[in-house]
Amino acid sequence: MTQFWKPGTAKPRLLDDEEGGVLFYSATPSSSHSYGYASLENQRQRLPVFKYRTSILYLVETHSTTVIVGETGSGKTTQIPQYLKEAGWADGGHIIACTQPRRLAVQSVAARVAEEMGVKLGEEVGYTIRFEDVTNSDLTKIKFLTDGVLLREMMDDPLLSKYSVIMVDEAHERSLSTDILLGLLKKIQRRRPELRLIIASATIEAKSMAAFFQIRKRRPRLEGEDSGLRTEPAVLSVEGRGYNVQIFYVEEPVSDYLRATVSTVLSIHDKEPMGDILVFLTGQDDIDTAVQLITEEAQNSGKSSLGLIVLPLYSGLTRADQDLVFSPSPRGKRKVVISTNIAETSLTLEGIVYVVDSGFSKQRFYNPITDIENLVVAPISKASARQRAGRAGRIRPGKCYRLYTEDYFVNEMSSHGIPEMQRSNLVSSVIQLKALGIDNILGFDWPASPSSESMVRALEVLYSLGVLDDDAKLTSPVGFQVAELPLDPMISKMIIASDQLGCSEEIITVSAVLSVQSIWISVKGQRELDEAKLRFAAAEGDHVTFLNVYKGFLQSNKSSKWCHKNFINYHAMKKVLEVREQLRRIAQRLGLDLKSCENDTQVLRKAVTAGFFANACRLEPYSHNGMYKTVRSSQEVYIHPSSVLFRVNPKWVIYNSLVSTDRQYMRNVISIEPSWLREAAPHFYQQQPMNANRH
DNA sequence: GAGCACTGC
Repeated sequence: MTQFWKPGTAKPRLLDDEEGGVLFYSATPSSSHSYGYASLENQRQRLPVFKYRTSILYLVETHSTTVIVGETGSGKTTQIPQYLKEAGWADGGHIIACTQPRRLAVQSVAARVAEEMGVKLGEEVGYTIRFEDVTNSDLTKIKFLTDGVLLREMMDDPLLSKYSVIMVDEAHERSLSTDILLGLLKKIQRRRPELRLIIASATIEAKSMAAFFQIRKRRPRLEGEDSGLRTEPAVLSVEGRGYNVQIFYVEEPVSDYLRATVSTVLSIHDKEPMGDILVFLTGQDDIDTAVQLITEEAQNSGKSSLGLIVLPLYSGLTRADQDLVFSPSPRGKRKVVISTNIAETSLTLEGIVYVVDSGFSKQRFYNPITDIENLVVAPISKASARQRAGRAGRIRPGKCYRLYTEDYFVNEMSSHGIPEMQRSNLVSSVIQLKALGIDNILGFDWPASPSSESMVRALEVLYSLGVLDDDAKLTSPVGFQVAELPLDPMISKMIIASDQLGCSEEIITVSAVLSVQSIWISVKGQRELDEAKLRFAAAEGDHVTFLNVYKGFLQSNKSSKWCHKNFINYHAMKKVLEVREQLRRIAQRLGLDLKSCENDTQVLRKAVTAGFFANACRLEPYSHNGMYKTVRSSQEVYIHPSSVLFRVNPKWVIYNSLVSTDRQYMRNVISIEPSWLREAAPHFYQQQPMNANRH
């Protein structure tokens, strides 16, 4: 539907009305005086020649929603907020908000815009991310923030009345919070017709975005009646500055993409001019194997391969190891970075000229029937494939080698991935909407509707936690308290319960630890880590073990050396401190008493039970291999070998989460007494046969 | 005795 043109190379094409008001603009470096023609909906006349700035301002002025499509380097993220500010959209105490899905992007975009405008960051231009608010309520006119922060702001100001324009960037990524935000913004617009939305998207998803924001008229407009504002979204397409990337496909499907990766990398190194290579594989396992194979083969194949530096890249690496991939290649050497899709959107590597795309990534899928989230290797979408290829064209024309056939790309690959909304557990999203007063969750207008099964499951969980009442409304005060805490509702419920049990200090620490990836350093020789863990291990389980680590960390005066010595991730512990401080503040605001239970681990385990009673499991009688069954659905589960309770196998346990591989493993496990279950959740367990004394 | 794509509040 969209075509680009460059001045001098092609004539701008006036689109038919049916194609829906697409306005073209070219922002290539050569086109300092680009012109475009517009065809806006229901208007047959040609519009005046626009420059980028003029066209944006014109569209924002005349349309309630503008969808802007542009590839990397089109300047949409940094320039549009400045145009809007110049045009007076931040006058009268209003603020222009621009969201990004990631913290790092918020920080760097804000810094760039402040620099371009010659102002101090945190004054006229500021940003807000979790733990960091670099704005000034009197001065800030342009505010960058993560979409999650904007959602949180809605809890205090549901109509986002501070903002005159809201720009949602990277909307094509369809993250959970972006989709919720888009749904809510559409709703807000009905109450605030003066609010302007700009939806920015990298790939060509303009049509579905525009369709989503199309407001159906309740009645045909009367003759002569004119609100002056067009409710049909305008679409503007901007050409990016990326260099051309030549695409190569394999002729026959490959059976082993790891082997194919290795040979492709070696042949690029052999035949192509200098320039770094970026390889996309699925996970740590694949990547470590590929690094090893390429290194070995390069050594065997003689001196031509000596100039190869092979580096892995995934989020589990330590900071120092990740930093290696950012250092420029030494003269005469070629860097090969083997990465997960962390390099697709989260991190940008300079100097990449060649991309090797396996066509796969690990993706999360949620099964609402079993209530289990699975991580599986799955084919990527065309949108992802294009994004990966684009990574080769940042400094000069590049090449992308796809380890799948062109036929597969054209005919079988889906155009977009499944939105996160349709692959996730929705408990947190549902409670957030409830807190914003959206009563009819099943009828909520999502950009992509989740399945009714996962919606119903989420409502069930919230009901069982006592967060929703029989009318599916938030309970008071528990429901509202749980919604205020930026945590999984089961963890929030555990915190609320700890207030009455007198162990909130400890439970807040446990909650903070559970919200970081892992506090342990992952090392190759696992035995040392296990020995280190024994120093902190508690007979009650992992939660109490976390408390011991936290205490030790405080006693060491938060020392990084102490962490290193004990195989504890220092950066993770610093994040624990930050999260804990935020939770403590919110808990106090909610009127919770912060009390310590000293060493009474029984009340502590009761608090865990109050949040996680649904995850209770009983050891199978006569089980020799540590098989448990969940109380709720009699599913076969095992304690994960990383747990301190592995091989201890207490009769009754509660787990924090399940990971499924060949077996279902319980991670972060604590032992409980079965009688606590009915105490904590009588409504949930009244029908369940407990048989606590059977063995 | 086993394994963790990636964000975010």
